[in-house]
Amino acid sequence: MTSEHSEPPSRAGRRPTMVDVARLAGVSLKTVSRVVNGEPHVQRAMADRVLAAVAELGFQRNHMASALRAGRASATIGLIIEELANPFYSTIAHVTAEMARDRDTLLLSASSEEDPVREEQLLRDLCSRRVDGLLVVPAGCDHSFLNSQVEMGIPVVFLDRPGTNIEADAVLLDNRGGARSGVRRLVADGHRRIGVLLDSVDVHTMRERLAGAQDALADAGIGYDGALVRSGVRDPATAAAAVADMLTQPNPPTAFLALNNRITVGAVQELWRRSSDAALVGFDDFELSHLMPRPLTVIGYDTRELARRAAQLLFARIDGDRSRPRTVVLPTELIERGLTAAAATA
Amino acid sequence: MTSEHSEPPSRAGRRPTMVDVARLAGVSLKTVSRVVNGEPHVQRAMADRVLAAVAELGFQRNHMASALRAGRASATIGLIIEELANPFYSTIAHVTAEMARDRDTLLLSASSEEDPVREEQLLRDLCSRRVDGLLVVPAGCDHSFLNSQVEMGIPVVFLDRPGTNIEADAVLLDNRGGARSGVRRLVADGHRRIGVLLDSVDVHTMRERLAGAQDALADAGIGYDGALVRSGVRDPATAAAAVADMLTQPNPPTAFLALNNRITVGAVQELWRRSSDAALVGFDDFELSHLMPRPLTVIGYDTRELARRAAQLLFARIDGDRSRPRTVVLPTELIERGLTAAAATA
DNA sequence: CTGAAAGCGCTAACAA
DNA sequence: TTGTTAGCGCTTTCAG
Repeated sequence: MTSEHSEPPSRAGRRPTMVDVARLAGVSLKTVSRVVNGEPHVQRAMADRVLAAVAELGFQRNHMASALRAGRASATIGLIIEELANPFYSTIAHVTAEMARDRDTLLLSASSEEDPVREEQLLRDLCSRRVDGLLVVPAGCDHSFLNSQVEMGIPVVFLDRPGTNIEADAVLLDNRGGARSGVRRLVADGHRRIGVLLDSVDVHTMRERLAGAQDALADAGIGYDGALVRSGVRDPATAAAAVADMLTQPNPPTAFLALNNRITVGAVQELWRRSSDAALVGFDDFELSHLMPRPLTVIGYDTRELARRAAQLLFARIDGDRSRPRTVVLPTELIERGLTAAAATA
Repeated sequence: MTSEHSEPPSRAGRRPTMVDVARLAGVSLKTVSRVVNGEPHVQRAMADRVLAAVAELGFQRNHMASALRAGRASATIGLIIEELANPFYSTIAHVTAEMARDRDTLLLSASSEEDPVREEQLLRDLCSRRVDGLLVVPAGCDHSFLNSQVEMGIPVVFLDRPGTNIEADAVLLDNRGGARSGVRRLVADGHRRIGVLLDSVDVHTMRERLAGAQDALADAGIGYDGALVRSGVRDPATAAAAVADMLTQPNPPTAFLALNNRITVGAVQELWRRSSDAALVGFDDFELSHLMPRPLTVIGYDTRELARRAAQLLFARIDGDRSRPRTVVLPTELIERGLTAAAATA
């Protein structure tokens, strides 16, 4: 009754190989290879016998052996991102996986968790698996170890942040310009005390965005106030806490700039909870941003395009493009959804 | 000046092999293998020479060749989901990738796009790459072709929906019970005309959820009205259109049940746009649901636990567990955030 | 402790 | 058109 005892007398776990198929079909190994790979110049009768044997044995070509012998790569590309569960990264993963599939290539993805050591381990692992190419949102501060890999045929394209100590393609966003236009908007609405919330200044995008914010403040002749900048904001909860804390200080900010989408979410929550009328501009748009309890002005960009361009560059390299590394910078856009103006009376 | 001309006289693209390392270090191939694999019983002096040669050549073991010869699998697990960009699936991908990493295993993920043909292609591709195991959110209606793979050592665990024509582990949600409790709540609030929006009845989860909704209606003695059920709702835009359409019919629903998170988003948007006071219960919680313009009652569950349990089952199988296939059903929970009651005067 | 030889499953040359 | 042979890069005997 149970499946343990009713199995057919199968070839006890051992996978059939082309040799097994050849033996059963009464042909040579090479003929099997030809049929399995769809090469022409095989007689119908033979091909049919081979196909029958393949079906009977449940044969499936060993991709590893095939790639090894043919000296081909693995029909796989590696993707290193910060965290797959984050919508920004999962969009990137999805777009690149789709583009890879058009080339019968699969996506091996791994999260660095923003840890340089782990990133390097993963990258080395991917190289030892002989991926065709690497797409990396870098967390580390030194990618020189990838130089030899690039030389030996594994191209690398960086995404969202440039690589360090390596000349490689990169597709980036205009982070600085985006943050600048966001702050410019707040300033135009009369804000002079703008709280800035960011993850870590170790992250390239955060540095750029912070610099952009400072550009706009400088443009407006507003002096820098360290009390208005909070770094180390890793998640919505921390962001909420930071907002709460800043609002309860003397001379609190009248507006906030959240430098990524996780931070934005936390800030929205806290402002809403306190019924605060402080203005908020967030970096990164997200699907439901227009449904937030307070309409949200965001600095948006096209994540799919970011991934698309990076994948295009990578595939061009895989196909032999040896031109000089390019850096592509994609524009950002201020998406105004009202309510940046507020009681700017401080 | 450009990097094209200043490169060191590298070994022109050819990757160094263990033979190259052995030659340079003046030892045998086997000694290199021993050192590279950290086997004991190698003299310090020799090991050091090997390591030096490895570093000088930038040698990195070819994982494919190693796995092939050793008869091991690829230290890879395959994950088939519907669409990686969907938060539900990207959470699953993330959790499984993390658990895999604890075993030095990488995740090969691909989206079936809900297409059975494509699903089978991807599954076959993954098998031919000799993944250690397969995690599948099935879209297809026949997985019998996987039976031989399971027999030959590639275990399969189904996630969210059971496989068909195959006896394999599955980790599911209590979809029927969840939908039932959602509708029961609406009925308790006085609703008798409840619009139900679902993707396709070809999808197992949708059938179950619809059945649960009908259970609750039957429990309440409310007759079935086909006009109140809309299937083929694939995305938020379609959901919005369906809501709009149903609300403009004579005798419109006073409440809606959205059978997945994409549909919920579309419904929220449309109800909000029209300032409708129709009640809404959504299947699947999502991060920002509590910040929606109308507090949202949802049928929630623990996606991470779903993935965790599935991965645990898979790894147990990979490690040799030959016990009978299990089906685990995880509970759902009605998360009430008010406002299900509305003008139930129809 | 070290090395020579065989061979994992497959494909690229060649020969028949 | 088909088959034979060699060998991809590595690990596994098993002999020194």
